[in-house]
Amino acid sequence: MTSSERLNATFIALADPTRRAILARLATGEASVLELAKPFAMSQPAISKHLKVLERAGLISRGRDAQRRPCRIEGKPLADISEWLENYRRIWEENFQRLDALLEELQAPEKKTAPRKGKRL
Amino acid sequence: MTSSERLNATFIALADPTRRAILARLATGEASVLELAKPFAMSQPAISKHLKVLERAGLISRGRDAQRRPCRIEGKPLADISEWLENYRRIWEENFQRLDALLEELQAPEKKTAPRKGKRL
DNA sequence: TCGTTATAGAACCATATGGTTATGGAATGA
DNA sequence: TCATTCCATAACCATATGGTTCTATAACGA
Repeated sequence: MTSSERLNATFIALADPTRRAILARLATGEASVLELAKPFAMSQPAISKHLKVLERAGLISRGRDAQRRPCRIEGKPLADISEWLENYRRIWEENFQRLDALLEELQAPEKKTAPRKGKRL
Repeated sequence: MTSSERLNATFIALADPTRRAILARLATGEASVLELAKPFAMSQPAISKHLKVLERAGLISRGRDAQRRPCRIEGKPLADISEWLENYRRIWEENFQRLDALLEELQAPEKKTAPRKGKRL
């Protein structure tokens, strides 16, 4: 799988709120399929399908514990998209600078600008 | 649109390599639809559809310059998913720590290694 | 061995996605 | 006014996605 295909699979996996909720649950520790299914008004096979999408992206791995197939979250794909995002960090920081400049202008159009307070992430 | 729906739209938009390539191009500056379409073996309406997906996610905005509708990249949704990602940073940092520990073990198997927490991997 | 539990898979359905070609419409320029 | 340029929309198609129900299988517990 190319790096682009891995990004595809990861973004696709993250594009569904059920799957993000599953990831959030797994961030607190391993869980079986039925445990993961409980909170959702959805059948067990539907959850299994979602897990398959997450697994294809490498976002989870699965073990074996008696009849259970415990799922574990895997960080690598998240690290990868974080790295991808870094290429664009200057974009949103520039956007915020423009916004700040605008707000300052609106608040004190005649004053010299002061440095921003409060962090923007 | 809820915050979850905005995340959905953003991840969906980023899940296609054509759209990521368009964003990469726009990171270097504004471009018209035809300019964006040039590098791709794809019809202009196909590009227009991709732009619509990007626009729905708020990843681009469009101006007007004579017949052209120049596209500009917008950083906000990227900042949002960066913020979402931060919730998981410890996950991949833990993963890397486990990997580091494993590599150390492999390199110096006779040495006493600090006991790993957790029985996995 | 037999039933139960946990999960996966198959078949099916509705809708979404990503592409096409053909067409329409706004702004430009001659 | 009229042709051209730039772009969007419509209609269509194939495939993917996200759900369902029903069934099969693997591992346990009695």
